[in-house]
Amino acid sequence: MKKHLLVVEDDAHIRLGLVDALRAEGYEVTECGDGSHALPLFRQHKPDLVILDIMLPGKSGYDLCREIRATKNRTPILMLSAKGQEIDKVVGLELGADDYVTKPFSLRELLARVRALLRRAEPGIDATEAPAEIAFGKVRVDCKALRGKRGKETFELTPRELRVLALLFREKGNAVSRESILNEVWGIEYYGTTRTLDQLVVKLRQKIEDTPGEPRHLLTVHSLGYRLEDYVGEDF
Amino acid sequence: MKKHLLVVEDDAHIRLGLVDALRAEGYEVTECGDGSHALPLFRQHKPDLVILDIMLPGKSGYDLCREIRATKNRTPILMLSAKGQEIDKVVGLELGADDYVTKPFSLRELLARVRALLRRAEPGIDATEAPAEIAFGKVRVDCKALRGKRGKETFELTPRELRVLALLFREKGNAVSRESILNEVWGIEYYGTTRTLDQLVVKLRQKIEDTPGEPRHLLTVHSLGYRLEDYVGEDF
DNA sequence: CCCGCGCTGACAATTCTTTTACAAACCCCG
DNA sequence: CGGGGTTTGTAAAAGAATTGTCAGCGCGGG
Repeated sequence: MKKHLLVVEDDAHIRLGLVDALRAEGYEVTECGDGSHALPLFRQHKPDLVILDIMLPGKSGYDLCREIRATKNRTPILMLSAKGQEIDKVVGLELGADDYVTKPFSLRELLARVRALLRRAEPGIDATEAPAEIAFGKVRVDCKALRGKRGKETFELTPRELRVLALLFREKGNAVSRESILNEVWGIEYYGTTRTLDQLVVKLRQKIEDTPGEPRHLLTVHSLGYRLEDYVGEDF
Repeated sequence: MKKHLLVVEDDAHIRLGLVDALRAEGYEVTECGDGSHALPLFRQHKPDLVILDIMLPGKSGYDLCREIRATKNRTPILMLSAKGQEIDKVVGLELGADDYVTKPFSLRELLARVRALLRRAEPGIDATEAPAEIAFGKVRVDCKALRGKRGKETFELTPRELRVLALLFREKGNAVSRESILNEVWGIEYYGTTRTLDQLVVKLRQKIEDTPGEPRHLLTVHSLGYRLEDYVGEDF
């Protein structure tokens, strides 16, 4: 299902660039250049995410954000602020925005944040915290203690290993791209090598697989990423 | 496939350093020292990424960036700006650059950002053209996992195979010309042998057909291309 | 100061893609 | 119906790209 976004930004150039980029990403976008029209549009379209500039004619982004939240609405809000503007208050509880980006920012970063917010808003999932326990095959992991068991063998996980494992576990059965993993576990602005992830996967396999060299759970999907399989009974 | 970059920077020292470093990383690099020559070069080479300085003789990086984007082109653009220059507008969306680095910058950082942009620009599958599931006959393919089943047999698909299959599935029942497939899956200007596609079709048939030598779903339309048939029960 | 974690570079192993080569199938035309 | 030129099927090999693995380095916490 295509996600629907509402972009509220008065500068026509910026708005257009933003809208174009988002549409190119496959989102459906409604745009708005005036603060006073934003709320009706919001109610009408019920977007999955709102991008709000702070400086707006008509009504400020601050106010809009507050008003949206006043209705107990949990739609993710991403604020755009110019350098030096007060963003401290924006994100916190006071206003209820979920994330912000200060200008200047890179498209890459903004798109990544949009993706992250949408994913976090996905029902049933809270990206911020892992489940209490991860279990598959004969592996059990206690996420709080950072330790697990494979049959009788116990092992420990580092925080990073756990996050990767939790992510794959959440997407159990689906291939997860390297890019997604890097974005979610390492952060949006990660510029390191992709070998880092392989390395971590090696470590994970040594812990959760009976035969690390021939994995049965943490499988690689060539040219894409990895996939966690609960149980592989029917092998080719 | 080697990535092709276009570097537009007037300072010969910086440009040379950049170009050398990028080539050492295995990229194919076209360089340009004058803003007015950049656009023709861009059109000619169709690089995978552009590195643009802002201050340029001939035509500014601002303008170049805008002009590239004006053609709806989504090629990643990395801007170089001297300290204190107005990057606000640059990266911000007004221009549509994807990322920026302010001079002086470390080579290491720049290379990392280039990697990141390229990584991001090459998605495994295009979400817009791939449905969640492809199903016909006794074949079902999970596009997210790049896996499928034919009856009880499971098989895996490579990204490219999936894209071809998705395309044919979209046009189910219609013949799709080789040229269309090559254009859509490989990219608009692909100059290789035509056999590449046949080869891929062979692989696909081995996976989705009960008797690959006598296909019932992925049929060839002589002198035209291929056609995907949902079910072929009534022969003649 | 030592140690574990995380990161990176180097190189090997694996998998995917393209090319090559030739056989088979097909179409047009007489 | 039977060439003769094309187009397609297939296997094998070459060529690329991706991934696995190891060793070493730096950093931060005992």
